Amino acid sequence: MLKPTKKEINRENLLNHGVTLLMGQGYHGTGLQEILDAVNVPKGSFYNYFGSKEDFGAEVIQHYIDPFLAQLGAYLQRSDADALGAIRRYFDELIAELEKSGYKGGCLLGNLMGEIGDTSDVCQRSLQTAVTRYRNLLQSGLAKAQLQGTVRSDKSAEEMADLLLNAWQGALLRMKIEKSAAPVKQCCQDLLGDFFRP
Amino acid sequence: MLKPTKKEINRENLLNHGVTLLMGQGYHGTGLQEILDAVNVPKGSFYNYFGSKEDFGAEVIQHYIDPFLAQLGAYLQRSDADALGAIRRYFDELIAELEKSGYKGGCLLGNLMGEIGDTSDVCQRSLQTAVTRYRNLLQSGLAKAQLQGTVRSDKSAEEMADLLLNAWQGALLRMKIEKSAAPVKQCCQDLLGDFFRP
DNA sequence: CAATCCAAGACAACCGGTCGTATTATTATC
DNA sequence: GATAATAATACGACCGGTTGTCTTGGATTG
Repeated sequence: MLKPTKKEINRENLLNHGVTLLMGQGYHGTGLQEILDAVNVPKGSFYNYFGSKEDFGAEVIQHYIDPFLAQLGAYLQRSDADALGAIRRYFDELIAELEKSGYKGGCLLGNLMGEIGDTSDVCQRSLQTAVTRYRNLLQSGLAKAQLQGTVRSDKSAEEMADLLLNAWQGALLRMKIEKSAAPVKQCCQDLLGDFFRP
Repeated sequence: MLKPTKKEINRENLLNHGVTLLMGQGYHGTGLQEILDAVNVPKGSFYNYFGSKEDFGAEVIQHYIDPFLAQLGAYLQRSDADALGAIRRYFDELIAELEKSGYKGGCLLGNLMGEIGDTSDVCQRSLQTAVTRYRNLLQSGLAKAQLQGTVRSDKSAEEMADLLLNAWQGALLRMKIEKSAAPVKQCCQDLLGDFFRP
C-alpha cells in the first residue's frame, strides 16, 4: 500500500480544519465537535489521533507554520541575488492574501500567543519553536541582504528579524480591528523600505 | 448620600476583576461565574449590571486602558521639556511591572484583538477607540519630541506612533512565550533609541 | 401599597473526555 | 486456502461539569 492510510488522511484533514477554525475563533472559542463535524470524524475517534485538545493545538501550530517557511524559503531561493526584494515580495503576497480574506484571522501564531501563550505549557513550547524557526529564516534572509549591501550592517540581522516579526504581528492585530490593510502595508514600508536600509 | 451606591461598587469590582481575569485567561477562557465568584456577586445579578458578556467585555476594555492613558499623560506633563525621555521612562516602568508579574498576561488590548477582534462587533468597536486613544497620546508625545529636536521630523508622528504601538504589541506576545523581558526591552531600544532619532 | 430592584435557581446547550462495544484487520491452525 | 482465534481500531452514546442567559418570586424602597 503506497497510498496514505485513512488514518493519515483523517489526521491531515483534522489539522487543516483545525488551522482554519482556531485561527478564526481562537482556541477556547472552538470546540472539538466543530472541528470533527467539519471533517466527518466521530467524536470518539479524536483521541485515536491526538492525546488531548492541547496536544492537538500544539500540532496545529506546527502544521500552520510549515507552509509559510516553505514559501519564504522559495522566495529567497528564487531571488538569490536580491534577498531584500525576496522578503518584500513575500510580504506583499501575504498582504494580498489577507486582503482576499477580508482581514479576518490574521496570524494563528500571534492569536494563540496572546490567548494561551502563557497558560498552556504544551502550546507555549510549540509556539516557541514555530516562532523561532520563522525568525531564523527571516534572519538568514536579512543577513544575505546585508552581504548584498541592500540592508544596513550596523545592526545585527537577528535584531532586525525580531523587530520585523514583532511589528508585523502587531500590525496584523491592528488590521483585524480596523478591517484595513493599511497597518501591515505601512509596517513593511517603514521597516523594509526605510529603517533597515543602509 | 455622597458615597457611591453599592451597585456602583459592585460594577467597579466586576470591571476590575474582569480586567485581571480576561487578561490572564482570555475572553472565551473566562466564565462569568469565575468573575462573579471573585467579587461575591450572585450569578443572577450579572444582568442587572451589564447587558451581556460581550457588553461587559467592551466595558472592561475601556476600564483597562484608562489608567495607561493617565499614566503616560502624567509622564508627558511632568517632563514637559523632554517628551522623548518621558516616553522612554513610561515604557521602562511598564517593563518593570511586566517583570514583576512574571511575564504573564501582557496587554489586554493585544490579547483581545487577536482572540475576538474580528468576531465580536461590540468589542471590536471598543478596541478601536481604546487603541486609537492610546495611539493619539503617543503621537502627541512624539510630535512634541519632534519640536524639541530629539526625534526625527522626516517621518510623521502618527506613523511612528503606529509603528511603536505595533512593535510593542508584538514584543509583548514574544515576551509571553519566551518568559523574558528581552523582547520588550529590545523593542524600545530599537525604536526610541535608534530608528526615531534624528 | 405600588413600583423597582435584585438574586435564586432553572434552563438548554455545550464543553473536553471516557468507555464498552461493534467492526475491521491480523495472525494462527488445520 | 478456508476457518477460527486474537488483536487493533473505530465509534457514538454518555459522563460530570460549565457555559451564557432568562424567568420568576421575594425583598426593598419611595
